[in-house]
Amino acid sequence: MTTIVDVARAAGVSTATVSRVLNNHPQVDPRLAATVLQAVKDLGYRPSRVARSLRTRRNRVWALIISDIRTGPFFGDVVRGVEDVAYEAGYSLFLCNTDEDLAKEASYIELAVAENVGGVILTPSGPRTDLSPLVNFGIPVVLVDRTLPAQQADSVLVDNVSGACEAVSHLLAGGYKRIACITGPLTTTTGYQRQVGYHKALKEAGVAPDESLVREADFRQLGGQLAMQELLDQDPRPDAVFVTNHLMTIGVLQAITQAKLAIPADIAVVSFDDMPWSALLQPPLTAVAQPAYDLGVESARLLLSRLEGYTGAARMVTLSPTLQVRGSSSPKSRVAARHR
Amino acid sequence: MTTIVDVARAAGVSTATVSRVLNNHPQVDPRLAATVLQAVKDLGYRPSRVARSLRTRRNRVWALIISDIRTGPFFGDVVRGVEDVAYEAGYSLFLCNTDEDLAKEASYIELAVAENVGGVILTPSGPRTDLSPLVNFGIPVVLVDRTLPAQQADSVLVDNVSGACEAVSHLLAGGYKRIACITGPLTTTTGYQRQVGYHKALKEAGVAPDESLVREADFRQLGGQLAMQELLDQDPRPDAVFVTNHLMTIGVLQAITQAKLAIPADIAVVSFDDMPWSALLQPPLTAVAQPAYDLGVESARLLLSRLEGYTGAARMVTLSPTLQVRGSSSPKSRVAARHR
DNA sequence: GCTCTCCCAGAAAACGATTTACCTGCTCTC
DNA sequence: GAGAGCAGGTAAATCGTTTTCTGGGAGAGC
Repeated sequence: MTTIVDVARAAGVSTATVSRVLNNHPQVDPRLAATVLQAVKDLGYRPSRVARSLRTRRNRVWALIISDIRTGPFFGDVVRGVEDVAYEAGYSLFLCNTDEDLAKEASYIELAVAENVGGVILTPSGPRTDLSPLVNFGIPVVLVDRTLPAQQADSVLVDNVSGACEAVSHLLAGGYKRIACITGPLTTTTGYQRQVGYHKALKEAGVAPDESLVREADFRQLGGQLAMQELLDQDPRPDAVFVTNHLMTIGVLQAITQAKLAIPADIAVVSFDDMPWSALLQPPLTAVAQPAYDLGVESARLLLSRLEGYTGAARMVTLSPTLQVRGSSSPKSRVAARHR
Repeated sequence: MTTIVDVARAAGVSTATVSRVLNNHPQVDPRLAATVLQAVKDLGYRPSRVARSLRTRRNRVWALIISDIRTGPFFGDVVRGVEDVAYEAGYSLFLCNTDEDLAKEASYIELAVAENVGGVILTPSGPRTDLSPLVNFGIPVVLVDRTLPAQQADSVLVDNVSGACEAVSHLLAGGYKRIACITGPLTTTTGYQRQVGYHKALKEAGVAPDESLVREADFRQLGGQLAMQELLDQDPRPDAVFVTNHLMTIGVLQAITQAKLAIPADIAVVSFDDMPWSALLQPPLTAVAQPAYDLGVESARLLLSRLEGYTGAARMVTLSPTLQVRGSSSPKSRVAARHR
């Protein structure tokens, strides 16, 4: 292990000079600098980021705390968005999966403090998430995808309401009348907001909401499947369904297949969360695509601005999802025509 | 920021005693220990992992260097496997995406050295990946999913040959005669091995290989699509295709749809890499499922064993994939019967 | 010619933990 | 009662940087 002392000795200067050269301090003789750089190269010296962090009291690392990287492509995209910006700015990332478990989340927050990270990007696992350890130590936090009641931090969100609203309006415009909605837990920001968007669209179209068509599920495949079965057993049956995340959509599609119903002739489907395979299904699935990568980029940018000295009030950035219209929600008239 | 000095002062002892209490050293009076722990709690003291790393010269962090977390669920699962073991053992993870870019990979390897990480788990981006900085600094490395010629490190691999062989044998058993194969770049371990498995299955069945049915593509969607179009233009056409990764499979399915051919009546499809949505396709897609999560777990275990002192020769662990048989490769006889 | 600035580089003090070496009582043995 | 042995504690060195403080030499102004 070669240290800055070895380099200093080899170049015949003090460690202070070596440090100054490596950190581009202006007041150092160019010829001396050249000698130092040569010594650095000869010895294959690499400064220890650990020692540097200790001395400067800031660590060029962020903690990225999300619920679970495996729940579809969403978080993977977010992670890449964050990483690309972080890499460019010279930061590296701790990846932390909480599985929505408050204890695990708290322990990762403790880790962030103990590692003295420069900043944290976090998807809070619920309203009881406790940011105080971070706040107390002056570590900037950016919330991504979900926010917290007190809003003690910058946040980057998807406009779930308008995304959901657009999806349901699209179904209404296609002539569908009895549009069901399978929501996530209404205690979560996303679950609540997407359900709000559903009702908003109905109201805007002057359609009276029928609460028997709304089912609260758990954002998981099985929950979606069960909710859909219940809906299909009703009489009269819904003629369309808006499913508020991709896992539940998988369950919904299975339930529809089991019931031997045709999409969209018997029931149209629109999903929140677009997947790479949505277009491969028969028929291709209409879905609300979230700007996941940009979510990551934007939160990294907010964090960077804090690290560069911005100290203003908490900011909230909202990105709009886009509706990808495909065959699973073809207008009713056209479907009927095809079947005639 | 409260330090160990504050705790020592509050408890009326020296910093050495505090350190010993926190690290469970045996020779310390239990009553004193209690006082210290109380002081720790009162002050909300959290030891700095940075300072600890500097002094002990080992960092409870690993670098996990993969190609791209977004290329399907594979790497997400690997990451979770690694993380779950790491978390249990008290390590945290740097996540590094290289995009198969040698320069980016090298810079992340430099990072690992500069951060003095305890170990590295790496998917080498190619045969020219240079582990020497890690080896020189005595940082243990585990290769996952791909290995390197010299095999300077432990590795955890999927048995690509037998997975591919099983897939093709399954097609042969189903009565398919002209089985095409779309491979990845043969310079990659996985690309090469899956192609070997294809030929092995043919040989075992006594079928003469027809090289006009083999296309080398790039593991990407467009490459798969183009290769499939070429294959479909041939006369006689293949009656089945084995596609060696999931991205190319998406392209293949699109090509088949465009050509208005039916699966499996006109052409059967088997894919390497099972996806959560494979079963949702019409017909459901037969695929070779990789034990991605276990790959992560196993590599983390190998790394742990090195950190616990194991110094033996490089080990190689091979995990077997499993064939998920679904409708896209139904036996030819049964398909014919149905169409009759 | 003398002092007053600059400017550049070195010596040494941090940063916050762990760990080595040493010191103090105390018990036990002969 | 003296010496050995030991348990339990402290002071200080250490990890590898950055940064403050200090000092020497050169140039400028009077």
